[in-house]
Formats: sequence, C-alpha cells, structure tokens
Amino acid sequence: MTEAVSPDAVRARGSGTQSVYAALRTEILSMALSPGSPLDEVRLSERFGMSRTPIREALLRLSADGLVTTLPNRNTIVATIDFAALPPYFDALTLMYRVTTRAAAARRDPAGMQEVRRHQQAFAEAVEAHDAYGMIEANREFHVAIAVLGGNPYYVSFFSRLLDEGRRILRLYYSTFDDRLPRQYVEEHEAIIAAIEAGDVDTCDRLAIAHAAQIVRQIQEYVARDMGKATAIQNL
Amino acid sequence: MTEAVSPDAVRARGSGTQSVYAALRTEILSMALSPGSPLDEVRLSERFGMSRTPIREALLRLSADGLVTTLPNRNTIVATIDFAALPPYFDALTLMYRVTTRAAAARRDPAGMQEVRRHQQAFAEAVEAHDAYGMIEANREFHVAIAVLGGNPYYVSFFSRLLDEGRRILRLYYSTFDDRLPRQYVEEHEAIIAAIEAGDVDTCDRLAIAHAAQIVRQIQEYVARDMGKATAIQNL
DNA sequence: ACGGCGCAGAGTGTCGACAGCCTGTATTAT
DNA sequence: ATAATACAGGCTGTCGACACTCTGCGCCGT
Repeated sequence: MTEAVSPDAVRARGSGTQSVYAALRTEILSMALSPGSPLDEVRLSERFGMSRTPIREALLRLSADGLVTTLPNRNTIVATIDFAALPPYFDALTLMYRVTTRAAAARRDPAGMQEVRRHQQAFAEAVEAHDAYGMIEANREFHVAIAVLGGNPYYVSFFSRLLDEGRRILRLYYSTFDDRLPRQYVEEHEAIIAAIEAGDVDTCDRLAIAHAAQIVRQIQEYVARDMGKATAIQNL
Repeated sequence: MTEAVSPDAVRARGSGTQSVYAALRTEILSMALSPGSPLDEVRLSERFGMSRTPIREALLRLSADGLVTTLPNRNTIVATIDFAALPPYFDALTLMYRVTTRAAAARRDPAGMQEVRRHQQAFAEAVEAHDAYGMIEANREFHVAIAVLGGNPYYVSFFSRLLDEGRRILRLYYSTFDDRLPRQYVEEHEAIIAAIEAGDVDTCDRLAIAHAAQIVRQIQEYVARDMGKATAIQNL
C-alpha cells in the first residue's frame, strides 16, 4: 500500500515533483486516499524518500486541480466530495457530453476513431471482467478521445477535469453495486461511435443527452438510497 | 513600473506566495509583461524582497492557470498567445455566454442582479472614459456575475478562465483602436439584463449568441488586418 | 574557413534548517 | 467543577546553500 521507494535510486532531476503528483493523483482518484484524509508533508517526504520541496510542489499542483484542499498554516487534506454540488456537476457533464460528441461528428476524422474504438474495447473488456476501476478509467479515456476528435482544446481540458472529478463519485457508486448492468453503457457507446462516423450531428446530440441522463439517473438512485441512510443516521 | 517593495515590511506568514501570484497575474493579463518574456526566479525574488521559494510557488500556480510556461531546467516565460487557437476559443466562449445567461434567466435572483448592474455601470463608465483596461475588466466582472447568478460553479470557473485568457487578446485589440464603438456593447448588455430579469430564456440565448458573434467579428477583423500584415512580414 | 569539443556562466531542482502558527493538553484560578 | 491560561508538540512557511543541467562562446583541429 504505502510502498517505499528503493533507497538509493537517484531519480532524474525534475522528476521528483511529477512522480509524487502522479502517484498522489492516482491514489486520490481511485479513492485509495479517502476524502478528508490528511496529507502530511513530512510523512510524504519520508515515504517518497525526498525532501519536502518536491512534495510541496506536487501538493500545490493537486490543489490547483481541486483534488486537495490546503488549510493555511495547518495541513492539507484530500478534497471532500460535495454531494450538494451534484446537480450543477451533472449539468456541466451533460453539456460537455453533447458538445464534444457533436463536434466529433462534425469533423469526422476516421484516423482518430481508431483511438476511440480502442478505448471502447478496453471498456467492454473491463465490463466483462467486472473490473470497476478499469471501467471507470476506460470510460474516461473513451470520452476524452471523442473530445480530442472534436478539436477544441478548451473543451478537452474542461471535460477531462469533470470526468476526473466524476471518477471518485463513480467509484463510490460502483463499489456498492458490483455492477453487471453497465453492459448498457457499452451499447450506448457503440451507438455514439456509429453516429459520429456517420457524421450525424443531431443523432449524436440525442445520444449524448440520453447517455448522460442514464448515468445521472443511476447515480441519483444511488444517492437517494445510500445518502438517505447516511443523513438519517446523521440526524439521529 | 517594477516598483520595489518597502525594504523591511515583514509580511504576514503565508502571504508571500499570494501577493506574488496576484501581482504577476495582473501584470500578465494587462500585458505589462509581454508574452514570451522570461521570468527569472532570482530576479523576481530580488524584486519582491523574498526568497525563491514563494516565487516558485507563485509561478507554479500561474503555470497551472496556463498563464506561464515552464521550460524544465531552463526558465519560465509568460505564455504566448496562440492565434491559431482562436476559433476553438471563440467556440467555447460563445457556448459559455449562452449557457450562463440562460441559467441566470431561469433562476431569476433579483438580489444578485444588483451586482450585475453594478458591473454594467462600471463598464459604461469605462466606455465613456475611453479607458480600455477598465472596460475589459468590467466586462469580465459583468459576465462572471451573470455566471454566478446561474448558480453553476463549474461554469463559473471555466468561464472565468476563458475570460481571463480573452483579456490579453482584447487588450491587443483595444490598444490598436482606441475605441469609441464599444457603446454598442453597453446596449447589448442592457438588453441581456432586461431579458434575464424577465426570465426570458430564449431571448437570453439569442442575445448571448449575438453578443458573442459581435465580439468575434470585431476581433476577426482585427486579426485579418493586423495579423495579415504580421504574417506578410514573416513570410518575406 | 569551418565544424566539433570543452568551458564558463546562468538558472533551476533539491536539500536541510529555522522560525512562526495552530492545536490539544495540562495546569491554575475562581 | 468549570473556564481561562500557559505550555509543549507538530506542522507549515520561508530561507540560504549546493548540485546539476542547459546555453552560448571560444578554442582547437582539420
């Protein structure tokens, strides 16, 4: 879990910050580090075998990504998930689903579709294997690839960020279900691919809306069920 | 211009990074620091009268904002403006104009409208005074206030970022014109305010599209004229 | 004259240390 | 017993120093 680094592996100059950033980012997004847990600079520096400076810079970047919250003069904690902010989140997510899928259809780049298909296949395999983490990751890559096809870097970066934030929520959701129903997502993805290749913008828009609504409904059901319990407990 | 800091003003603990970040950010957005100019950590530390650490952290935050580009093991430069990326930029900007204005109309928060009106007035005053920098800033605040009214923090942060990036482009544009025609923008803003207050979502959408198109057209004319010259020179 | 090599200078990446702030605990006064 | 206060510990914010890497220039060989 907290695997130590081989003692005297002198890493390349400049790689310190990046490796810590990547490692922490993965752990946060995969929920290996639960929201709210404290990140101590000294302890991290011991764990990664380097001084506090690279650690600090990694935390700063994570903070810019919104993955971590810095309490001035106190400590840094993994950003909490604000369930109250879910409706706006889904709003934004739906919008980006639509915009990127439409743009991809309008441009029709057969070469880029290879990439999309690759991720779709990875997604399908993860579904077959009941591999929740793999599904989430492949799903993200699938949609990012479509956004890239769309050709608007502003959408790509915003969408990526939304999808990353969603990874933590999806992780909660999948972990309670051990799902077998995401097979439907596979079919919806296939339909989206077909519509993009046909250059059918209107169908893309419809499919994107439906796809988003599907996800939103599933998660809202989950929230209503499990969070209902949680608040009930809290209100005792 | 490069005003020095009073020698022995011991700043509050933790304010170092923030003040440097704010100062550099302002200078970059106002084009006081031209794109591509180098930012030397040592020189900055001398100028701000502090060690390199807070400077570094400020630069890191600016880099996360995309305002600055870090060349590993070399130096940091002010991010350049990529004119090739203008079409996607305008695409994204138009979308956010529409989405935020619509959302604001759908929610109709009379209290929040005060804030919007305040910025609109500041904008009108800047136009009267032919104050290009004031116009740009007030315009940004005006649209951000509308986005806040819309109630979606994801849109607010994405839109803010787009508008900030636009500040530098607008600055180029205004600086060549010394404009008196932005009076039209004032009228368009008024129309938008009226439509929001009426809760007329469709009209808001139309106005937002028109407003964006207006800006896009102006800037494209500018680019066609002045950049045409520039590329002509480059191709000699 | 021209191309490859080495060198010096500049600037960053990393480190260890110090000082200040915050929290929680123990102590004291009421 | 309770509340305010002082204290100790932990952690962050900042500093100055060192090592490494890159660039540009001058030197040397051809």
